[in-house]
Amino acid sequence: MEISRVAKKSGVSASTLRFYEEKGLIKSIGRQGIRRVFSSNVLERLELIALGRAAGFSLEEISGILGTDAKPDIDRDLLLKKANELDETVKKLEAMRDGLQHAAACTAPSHLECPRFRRLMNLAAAGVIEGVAANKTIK
Amino acid sequence: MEISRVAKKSGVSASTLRFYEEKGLIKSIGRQGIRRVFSSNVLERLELIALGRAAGFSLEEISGILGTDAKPDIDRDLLLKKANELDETVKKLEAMRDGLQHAAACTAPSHLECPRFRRLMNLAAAGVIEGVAANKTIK
DNA sequence: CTACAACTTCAAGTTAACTTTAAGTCAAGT
DNA sequence: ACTTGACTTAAAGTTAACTTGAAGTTGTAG
Repeated sequence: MEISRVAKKSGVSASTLRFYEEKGLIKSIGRQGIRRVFSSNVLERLELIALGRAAGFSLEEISGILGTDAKPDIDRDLLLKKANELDETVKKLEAMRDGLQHAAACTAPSHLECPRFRRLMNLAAAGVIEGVAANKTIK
Repeated sequence: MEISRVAKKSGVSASTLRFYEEKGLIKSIGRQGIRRVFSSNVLERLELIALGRAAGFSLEEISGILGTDAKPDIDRDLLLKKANELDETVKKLEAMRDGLQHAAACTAPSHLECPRFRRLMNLAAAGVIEGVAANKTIK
């Protein structure tokens, strides 16, 4: 596949594809003249990358998880660690979601004054500030 | 409270506090001479901001949600929209988490070749690429 | 075979969210 | 009175993740 075809199929722009290749996140299978040629399984790889991005991982973390080459042995401990991080994040997001939903329905004059909202937020916020930093640190 | 006290209590650096104030995310209650003075409820506000950041919101979005001033009427539709976005994100993260957990346990030679992993990832990835862009777009 | 759209590289520009630096202000302890 | 250390502003620097621009190359339709 040519780069434009990959771009269309994946929704990832050609410039981003070149950027990802430069970063080692994807690989072209070769060249036809000067032009890159991709195999179709780059699409799957791109989905995984998008998934990782959506999950809040940096490109560097993603390359750590997926492996930069066709590296078959992935660090299982790292994966579990990442899974646990995700689980933590999910809990926070759920609390946040509940908080937002309540805030939308609540008739208290200010959300910051609504006890239910505050309880939800406090639950969610417990350790969040450190958590944000911590999640970034566990590389 | 002086800025250093807020910084210590919140874990947010003084420079970030000034930056947040500049952006209208927090407010100092006044000045003593040239120095900012904060009321203790800025801490709560900072927790909410941290929570929002952890949930993947931009500072701009957060100020949209929390209100830049002591704006008591928040856009309820926006909150629900954000709650729904969060719910979508949660689903993706859960899928990712399950995928990672399986990958850690799976003995297939390559995760990309493991049918269970691929099924999980495909499930999770459905619409993710557009989703990432879409979530950014809904400002 | 020539025009041209689609590629290429490399460098520079962009945005978000901060941090760092430089230069100055001020309250307090010695 | 003077030094010190925590503050101040304004501007510039940083990093991630891209995008854009300039200048050159090439496969292919006419």
